[in-house]
Amino acid sequence: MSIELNPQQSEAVRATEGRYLVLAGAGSGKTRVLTERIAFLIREKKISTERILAFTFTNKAAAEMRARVGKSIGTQSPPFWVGTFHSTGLKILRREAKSIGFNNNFAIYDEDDSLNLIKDIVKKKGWKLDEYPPSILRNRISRWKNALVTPEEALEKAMDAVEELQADVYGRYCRELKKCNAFDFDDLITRVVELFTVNHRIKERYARQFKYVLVDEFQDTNTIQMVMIDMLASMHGNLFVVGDEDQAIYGWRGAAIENILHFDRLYENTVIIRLEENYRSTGNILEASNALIVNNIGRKGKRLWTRKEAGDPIRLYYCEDDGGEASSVRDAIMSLLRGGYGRNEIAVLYRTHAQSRALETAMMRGGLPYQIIGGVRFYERKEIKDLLGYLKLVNNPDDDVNFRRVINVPRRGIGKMTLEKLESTAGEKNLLSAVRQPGFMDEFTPSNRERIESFSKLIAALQLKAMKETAYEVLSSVIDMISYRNYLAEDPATEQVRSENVEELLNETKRFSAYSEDPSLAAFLEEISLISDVDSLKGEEKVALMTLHNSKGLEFRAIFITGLEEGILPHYSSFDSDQEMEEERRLFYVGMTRAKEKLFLLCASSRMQFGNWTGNHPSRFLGEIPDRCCLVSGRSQTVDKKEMDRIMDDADCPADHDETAARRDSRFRVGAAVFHPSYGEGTIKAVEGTGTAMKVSVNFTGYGTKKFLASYAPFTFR
DNA sequence: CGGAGTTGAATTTTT
DNA sequence: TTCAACTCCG
Repeated sequence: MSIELNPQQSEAVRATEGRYLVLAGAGSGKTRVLTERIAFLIREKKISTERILAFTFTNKAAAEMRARVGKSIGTQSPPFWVGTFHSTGLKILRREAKSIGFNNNFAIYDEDDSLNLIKDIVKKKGWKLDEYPPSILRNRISRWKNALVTPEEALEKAMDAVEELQADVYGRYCRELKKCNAFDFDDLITRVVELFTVNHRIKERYARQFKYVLVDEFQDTNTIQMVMIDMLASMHGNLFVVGDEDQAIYGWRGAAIENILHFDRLYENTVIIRLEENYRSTGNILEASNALIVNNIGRKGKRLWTRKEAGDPIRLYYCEDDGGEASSVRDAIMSLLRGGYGRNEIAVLYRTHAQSRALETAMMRGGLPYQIIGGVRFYERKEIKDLLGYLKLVNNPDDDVNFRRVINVPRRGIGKMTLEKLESTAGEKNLLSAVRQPGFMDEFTPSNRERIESFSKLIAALQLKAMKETAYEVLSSVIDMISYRNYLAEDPATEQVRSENVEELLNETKRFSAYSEDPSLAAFLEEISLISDVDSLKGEEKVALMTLHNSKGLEFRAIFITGLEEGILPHYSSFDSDQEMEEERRLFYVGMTRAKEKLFLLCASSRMQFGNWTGNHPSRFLGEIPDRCCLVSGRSQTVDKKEMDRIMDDADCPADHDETAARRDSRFRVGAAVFHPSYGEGTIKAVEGTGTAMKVSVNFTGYGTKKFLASYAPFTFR
């Protein structure tokens, strides 16, 4: 990248007052603009650091931004506000929790904790879990929260009996959270907005403080985040947002692309700046990316250009199966390494985590060190969640969810029946405090009484430790006191991996306790509560494997994108919606534009999915990439790209030789009642196509009509 | 209460 | 294929 800022970048850095929408193409130096702008505010405009607020997409990006600004102004760690929406919300709530009736040592429930809470509520209502899948309820509740709908309003607006029950669960869920003195993920943002709405004095205090508000990755903000931004920038009106509508890939999570498309309509006098010079990729990569993305309709439009040379052609590999694809990737990486590439300059991207398995196998066979970002995430592993459960309970004794989680881990002879009795006897009280109430345990048999009380004493001892010792010391004590290592040894098959993970967690707390200003348990729990996968990407000498979503914001000298097949990228779920199809295209675009020098695209004609083989056609997106940028190779030498495109065009025709069960299955008929694990009850409205191409349209209450490929949709019939 | 064994369901992406 | 949840028995 050039040292000097180009004219557009320079304008974006120096024009400080008012509203700015910066449309920054991939690799156009947007991070640099953001950091230079903040440095400019501090250095030239003499703005005091705590009056600047910046939002980033990950914690890692936040840390980087702070470090880069620090470097630019010559301060170690300048204390301006920078973080994700969630971590900023958390920071505000820690200070203000009292005014909305929470104790400020509240816990943060991750997805798993909330799901357990919902399961528990459903069970207590006597419902069968498979009739009311907790994940559906969680989604529904999350949507209500993000739309700022209270449980009471949800109940009023309920259209049918099912929605009434869901609203009822929503109400109970909120009350339980309050009782456990906990916030869930959504609360970290919605509660701030709620607080600001109810209490104008507090809102104004923050709005006055933040003279300058900056937002990175603006295309992936959702409606409520926009409300939060608007509130925080309401006093001074200096709002600077940077984004790229072509890189919006979180629509499925509620990101509102309208935020960026209509920003200038929302705020009069918005200045729009376009950054279109790409400093990252070579000519061929850029040309191919441009050619791909023009196929999308919903965009503001810009065309990236570069001074760089065309560089190497994009390599296209047609492979026989996923194993062949994986070994092609590995062999190509080996040759890059011989050519002087570092392992950490290479990344392999895929659409779904499930694709990583074949890649891992190939990497292991080739003795190639790799690192998976995401997958079964570290903090979601059973052994980690068990230990964190203890830590959370010690930190917040009202945490009933984690009380239930750990009371019988390792087994203490407190089973289902005893726990149920404990809960019903406790009534409205929190479990641990109930147990500690004089006389409460009289209801129980002596052996149960003994077991529960010793658990309570164990927690009490740990609580005492947590008051004066570091997170590391508390965790070590937990592991010793419950003989957790012996417990892991009971299952030799998993012992090694699990012990390694436990040691890793210990190392993590040790590092934290040594370097953090506040080494306490509470501080540690807060730190890890919002951690994401990319945050853990260290500069290690390993090839990185990750999903396309996880690659956002990163860059590598060489990029491999695998599984470029119809049904994988684009994914099946996007087939019936133009908007979702465009999001798939953007996802591919994000992946391609991560590459600085070399880009490898791979597809396989068959793939092991779920224990059986499926035949796949090459992705339609490959047909959108100009031939002149590409060099095609692969096992089927006789089949060139044009031929593949032709085959792909035929994909909609019924494959008469390949009649699947779906075709013969007369259950797929209009009017049939089906059940889908994510959308619940639905009715088939239309059936079209035959064989593997057979699609069914299903109408779900609350979700509208969705279209599925019959042979893949996880339906059950009623 | 806890373990072994069986059954059935699952794969889209995650702050 | 793999994993979680459920059932049944000691």
